[in-house]
Amino acid sequence: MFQAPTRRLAATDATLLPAHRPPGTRGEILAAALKLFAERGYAGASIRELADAVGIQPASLYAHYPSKEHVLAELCRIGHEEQLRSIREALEGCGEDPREQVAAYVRGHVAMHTSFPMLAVVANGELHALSAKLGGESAAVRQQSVQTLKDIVQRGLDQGVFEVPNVWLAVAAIGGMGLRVAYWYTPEHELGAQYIAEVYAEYALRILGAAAPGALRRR
Amino acid sequence: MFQAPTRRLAATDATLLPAHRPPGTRGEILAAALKLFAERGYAGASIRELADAVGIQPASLYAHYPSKEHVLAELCRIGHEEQLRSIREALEGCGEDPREQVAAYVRGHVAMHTSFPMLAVVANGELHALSAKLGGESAAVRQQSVQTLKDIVQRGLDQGVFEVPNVWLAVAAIGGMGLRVAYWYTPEHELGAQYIAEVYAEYALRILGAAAPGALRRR
DNA sequence: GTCTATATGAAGATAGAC
DNA sequence: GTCTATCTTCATATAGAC
Repeated sequence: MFQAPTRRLAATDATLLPAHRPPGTRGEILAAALKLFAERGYAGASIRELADAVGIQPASLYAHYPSKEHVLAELCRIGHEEQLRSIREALEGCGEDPREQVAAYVRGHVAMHTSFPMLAVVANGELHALSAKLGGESAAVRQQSVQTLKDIVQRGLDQGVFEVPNVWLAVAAIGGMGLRVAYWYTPEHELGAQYIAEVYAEYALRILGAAAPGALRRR
Repeated sequence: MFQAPTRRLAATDATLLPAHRPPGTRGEILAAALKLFAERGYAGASIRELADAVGIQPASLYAHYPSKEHVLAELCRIGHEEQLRSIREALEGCGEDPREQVAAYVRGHVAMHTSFPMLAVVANGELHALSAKLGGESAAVRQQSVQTLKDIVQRGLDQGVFEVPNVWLAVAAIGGMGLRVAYWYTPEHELGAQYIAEVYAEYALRILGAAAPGALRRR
């Protein structure tokens, strides 16, 4: 049997909120596809494996989704929407200070990647496999998440509370740092999700030259 | 024809050093596979497309590689070795100070990701597709790169020049930030590779709580 | 080392009964 | 909505001539 030396991501559970999950067999297909696509990639997972995982025949899948690509499209859409939702939720309770906002943004961003690592891996890593027709919506939602951070960082620069030479590069660094969490986090990790989010929020502020000294204690 | 809304990575050239590239047709196969695997993933690219790109028949590939998986294994190995080489080269000229060493490490890490974005994407993103037999060597080399940074950060903490609550989390953040560069960098990017490396080195020091204030000028 | 031809299986998807 | 059966295309890989 095939034995990979490295898993694509550490998580093993295909977490989907009830709110994300369609009822009945359609939801079971979506959850099984999430796990398969996250672990082996969209192209590396077959319709037959997916049917096996659900416990139905391959032909039965087509009563729920018109094609394999449509399953991926739904997962990508859910993933990007959950990311934007998580960021917005985190930003809701917070004030006008760009420093507070960056910290909240990163907490929300990281929280999504720890709560739904497979969703994050599929949404971010398999979007390229979608046609423009099926992937366009996801790409647009993603753009909103990025733009939100850009705007916050720009305000912070304008107010003189951040100090970086280039907005885009700071956003890329902060985003990239958070994105990778989905690949190594599991609920069994020795560091808790909330702690990781807190530390990454502090790192983001440090990147932006806005960290309060001594904000983090050793652990 | 299939039109993806998002490319998997921005780069379009399959850069391989002469030192990486075997002579003759074997080298042409490797370069063509690099581009295909980077853009569509290992599972998403076929032997037939690869042969087409080289301008030979599919059967002729097997005179050079015993299987598709062996082509990927060679690319992963080259990628991880180039990463370790680039990091070690950057560390060579530098002193004992962990701050200098972190900055050098990140410059080398980022330089590899800007010089060989496709190699980085394939080596990091497709390692999971290899069996333990063919992927083991790459995984071991990767571990050396990570351990090198961990050691530097630990020394900095011991000497009191860094201030982070957890070594592993800082290494994950710094590494993740650099890794993502391969996905958006192209030689046509408005920011030059050397500049990006310099800024990311500064970000790494900031993450570690060791940045000299005002080290970066606006641009 | 490259070719033509082909073996063998797996892929995504459909037809039509129940 | 699920099944059995199957279509068609594509996959990786091999055989054997030149």
